[in-house]
Amino acid sequence: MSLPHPPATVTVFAGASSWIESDAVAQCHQVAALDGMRHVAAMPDLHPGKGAPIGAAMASSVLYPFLVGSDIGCGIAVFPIRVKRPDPQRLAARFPDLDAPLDPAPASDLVGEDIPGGYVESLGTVGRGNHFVELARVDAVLDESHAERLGLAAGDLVLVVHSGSRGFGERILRGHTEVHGAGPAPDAAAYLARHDDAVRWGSVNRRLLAARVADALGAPVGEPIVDQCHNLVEIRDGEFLHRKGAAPGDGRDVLIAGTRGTHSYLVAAHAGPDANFSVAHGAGRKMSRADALRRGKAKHTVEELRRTPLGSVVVCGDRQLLFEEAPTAYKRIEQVIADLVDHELATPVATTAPLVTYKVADSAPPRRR
DNA sequence: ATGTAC
Repeated sequence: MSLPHPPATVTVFAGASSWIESDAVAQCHQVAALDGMRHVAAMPDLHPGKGAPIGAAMASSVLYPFLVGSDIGCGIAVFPIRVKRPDPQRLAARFPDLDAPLDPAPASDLVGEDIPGGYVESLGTVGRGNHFVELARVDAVLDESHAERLGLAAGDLVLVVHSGSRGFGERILRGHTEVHGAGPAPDAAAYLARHDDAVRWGSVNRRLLAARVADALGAPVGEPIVDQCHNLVEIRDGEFLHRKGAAPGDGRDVLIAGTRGTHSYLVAAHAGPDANFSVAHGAGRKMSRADALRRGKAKHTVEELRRTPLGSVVVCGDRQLLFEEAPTAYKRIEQVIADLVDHELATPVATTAPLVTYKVADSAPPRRR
């Protein structure tokens, strides 16, 4: 007979004017019912995921690998970069193919360290889904002194890299689920050892992606000023804090991604225990990929999605992905940020405006399906 | 979000 324990609490950090899909809230309550779960904090970019919600931080005495998912170590990094003539059309044509493997894989030279887990497949590649590499310009500076501490001023250019651990994290999750399904990790330390490698791998991958792009643009690139992982397990106060699409918000600076065609927000995060020390990671989908594809095809042309209202260029040789990732498939980033501010989870520091967003090489052959 | 299967 198991000991009775109080049911887990669920808190959604979104205002009444923010629409949150009921399926996603239902997923939060399913997670709350899991053995050992204590508190689920849902961020304003919450949306339904495969089995578990995306945009949530979940604190439990039991470690559940499926709550983090396969893209362990996924995160967003921001690198200062200097580009001489930042013309979007000209630069878009110079982006390298970030699906192609590193050639000849001088990865450890580029990042000055060994490759975590020894997994070299897919190293330096961006992946699909919501991943991207974006050349952006610092637009509005909303907290002058904080921006200055980060070395940022209006007009500066940055590379924003959103990517994760590719097939490495997928392999780690599969190793667990093949035996235990959605059940807990019986040996948390063993899972965490592999997980930690994937988290490091993701960060190395983001640096490699920045280096590849900077090299192709002939531009000097610096160390990341921000690099926060939004899919991971953290041991905190003797519990397992699972973050899935929820960035660490305890005194960290975080880039919260808008969409391919809207601004992103660099924020100073100061989330407390109610929010499981977390903030949002992006605008959050408001449409499923299937809906976005169907409705997008009726509403948009390829040309308007490739040249956005902000004047930026979207490099995306995969037409389906272009529609799935259309800005209209996402919530308004301004509302997500307003919810974080209203709940005192974050303070905006600066906005960035995209110049070139790279998703998939234009020369890429269409994906078979 | 992913590699792989259909």
